[in-house]
Amino acid sequence: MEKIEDCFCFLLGKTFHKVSQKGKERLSNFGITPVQFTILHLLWEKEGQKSIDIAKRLHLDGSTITPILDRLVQNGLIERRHDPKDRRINLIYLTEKGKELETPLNNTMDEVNHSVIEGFDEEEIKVFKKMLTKLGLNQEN
Amino acid sequence: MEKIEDCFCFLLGKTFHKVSQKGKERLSNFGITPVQFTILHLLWEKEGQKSIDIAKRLHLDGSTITPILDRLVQNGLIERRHDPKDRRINLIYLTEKGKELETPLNNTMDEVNHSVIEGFDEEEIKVFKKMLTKLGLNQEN
DNA sequence: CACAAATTATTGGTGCACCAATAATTTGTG
DNA sequence: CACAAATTATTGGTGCACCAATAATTTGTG
Repeated sequence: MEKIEDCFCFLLGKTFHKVSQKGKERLSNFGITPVQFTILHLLWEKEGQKSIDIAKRLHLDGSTITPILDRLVQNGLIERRHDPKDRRINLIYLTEKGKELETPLNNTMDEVNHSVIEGFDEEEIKVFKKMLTKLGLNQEN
Repeated sequence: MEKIEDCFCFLLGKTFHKVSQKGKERLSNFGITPVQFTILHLLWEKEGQKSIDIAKRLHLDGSTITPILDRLVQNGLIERRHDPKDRRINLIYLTEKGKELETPLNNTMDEVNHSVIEGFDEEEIKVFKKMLTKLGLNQEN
């Protein structure tokens, strides 16, 4: 590998980073971050999830989730409730404010997603997604 | 967007993350991280670079570079030298230890790169890289 | 030439991400 | 049933990444 720019891993990282910055920018108007959006998205789908299940679904370490949930609680978007049946578990629920953000945040992220893949046609996106998925699976172990 | 997994940004992030973990794992045997490798790589190409030029080349914020260079100095791989012509500037040089790592580290990362794209043929990689580059350029404002 | 503007590197603050260890609790096996 | 093993969430430590502000120095313009 002559130049670092020719390194596939480097290229992938830089592309991801640029895309991610775009999401950050738009979401910052709502005072949240991309990863916080993904958590809210799971909760709009189904409330009362365990933090460990959220972590697994998002492929994040359990210890990564804790401070992110803290910030969502602090911003009044979610709340932790003890599971009455198992005292180890915190179930995560949306607040009213968290529920209200569903439509505006989804609209915003739809826009971001569109602008990100602007200039690609349907078929290209499909191939691209397939490649990303295949590449990801390649790394499992 | 029904499920978060269908979000293109999310998929890209997760794929990058998995790939990046593979690099981390292998490089940890040398006590360095992927971003530290990229900096060393630039220095093997040309010593005595300004930190701001390293940052630009790697698309990193200047303030991100400082602590990474600190750690490389601490691990005895590089050293900062004052530019005699401009006292604002620190020029970054490799130590002997930093130079010695060129071959083993490059070999290691070549292996990682190969294992990452295993199962893809030449043509697919070319298309993939082109798409990543195009997508990246798409984000530049 | 003086002094505002630009450049360079750093500091301080925030927010992910990991791993290893811990505490509280529940599960499951002898 | 007792108690080791498993589960859940958290804490503490490390390492990127950003932005805004700062300090030191150099450049460039009136």
